[in-house]
Amino acid sequence: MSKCQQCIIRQFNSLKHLSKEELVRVSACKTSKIVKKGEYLFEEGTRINGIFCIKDGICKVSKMSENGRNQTINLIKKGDLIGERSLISDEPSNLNAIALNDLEVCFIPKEEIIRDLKSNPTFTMSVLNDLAKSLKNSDNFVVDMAQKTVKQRLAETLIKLEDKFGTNDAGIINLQLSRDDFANIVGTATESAIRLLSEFKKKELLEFKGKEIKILNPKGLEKIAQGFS
Amino acid sequence: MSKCQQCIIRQFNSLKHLSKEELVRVSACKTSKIVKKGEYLFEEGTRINGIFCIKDGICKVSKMSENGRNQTINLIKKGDLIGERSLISDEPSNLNAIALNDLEVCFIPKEEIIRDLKSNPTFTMSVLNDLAKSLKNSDNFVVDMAQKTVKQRLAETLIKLEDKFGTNDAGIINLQLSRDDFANIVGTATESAIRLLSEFKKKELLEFKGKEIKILNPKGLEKIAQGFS
DNA sequence: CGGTATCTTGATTGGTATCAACTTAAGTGG
DNA sequence: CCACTTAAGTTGATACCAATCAAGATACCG
Repeated sequence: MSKCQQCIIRQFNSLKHLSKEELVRVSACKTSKIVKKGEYLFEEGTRINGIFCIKDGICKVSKMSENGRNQTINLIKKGDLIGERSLISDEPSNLNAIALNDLEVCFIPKEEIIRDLKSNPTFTMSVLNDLAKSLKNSDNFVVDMAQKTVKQRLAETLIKLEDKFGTNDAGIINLQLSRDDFANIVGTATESAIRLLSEFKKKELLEFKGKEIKILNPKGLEKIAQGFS
Repeated sequence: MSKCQQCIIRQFNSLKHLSKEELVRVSACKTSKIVKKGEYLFEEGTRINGIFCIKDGICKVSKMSENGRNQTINLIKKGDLIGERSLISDEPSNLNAIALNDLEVCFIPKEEIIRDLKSNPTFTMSVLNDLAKSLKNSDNFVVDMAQKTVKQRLAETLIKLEDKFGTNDAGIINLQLSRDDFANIVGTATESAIRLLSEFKKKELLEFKGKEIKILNPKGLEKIAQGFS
């Protein structure tokens, strides 16, 4: 098994603030695993007892609403940590994490992280920072959900996805989502997401065949996201 | 000016983890102020450069959406801290804080808090815990906003308000909100909030005259919140 | 190649926003 | 204290957005 000290991924998250000695200890107790596309990394209500570091792949973070529909809260990718919140609160997870494509993750048990949090203020501040960022995102998301139309939210989602995952040489977004995935991010019915995607296509804001989506007119999408429909 | 060491309020928040010496320093550099009903404690986009500790009163935390409507994110009360997020991220505030009734607050400058965060792990862990809780609330709020109807959200809001602020001897919720305030929490138009409140009244789930609201049938409201309308 | 999941489009229904008119309550100044 | 002014609350009518139901098309997989 590879060692944390030599892992490049940690440069992208709070783990980069750990000292060499701390890394050696972390490395000694970490485990790795592969999660196949569609499978759970962890489930709502279970104790994860540690944090995961995503080495490769993309993971969908979601939550079941009381009425039985699924809401995607976030998409996380290579370099991200997940599980900090439940670790800190010492509670079962309130969220599901599902692999969108094959996922390669490392797991660091709770005790090790807690120890580092207590002894390494720089690391702790970095984790605090991550949580603060997440909280800001989440608050903004609340406002969007409450105040924007589905059309606005879908336009915004498309821009954010391109921003976060980039595009390949052909300009296609580096993330293939089903229509259902889109619906679950935007918080709407699958058919509504489909209809709006078609509308955007007709207006030549984007083009797609199947799951390959290419944004043609980002400015136009932004205007829609802001309510100029 | 009273001293933090003797202030009971700090027992309700992370400041209780500060040592005597730390408290003396905090006390020396803190300032107090009164914010009149309806006035801003701070505004979106401004740097607050510290945290506020609510000594008395209730404060509405909100955010303007791009389409010009206001969304209330949270209500905070005596004993709560506010401003931690922007302090940690070292960014201007992303939220507004407005006094719902006359507000008595203490302000502790950023440098002092940062110093304590770096030197007192227990305090830091407590702040981490607060952020983690906020994040969980916020994520749940996203799901509710995305997946529940306005009726469900209003029912839920009423239950939560009674839970958080309690009732007086007559069973009236200890917080008087305008119809507009309700609408901004639930994320709907004022008229919709009014109509639903009337509907709940007709169904004898609650009664109200003016802003005084008394919940008669909490179980019934819970059922509505869960979708059995 | 058949079967199943995903995608797509149409028709219908229901929820919510919006606009408009009006009523009640809450100040405010003479 | 009353008349006036303004803000807050209420109700009805209408229009729009989005959910749901239904049916068919296309892609995917064993």
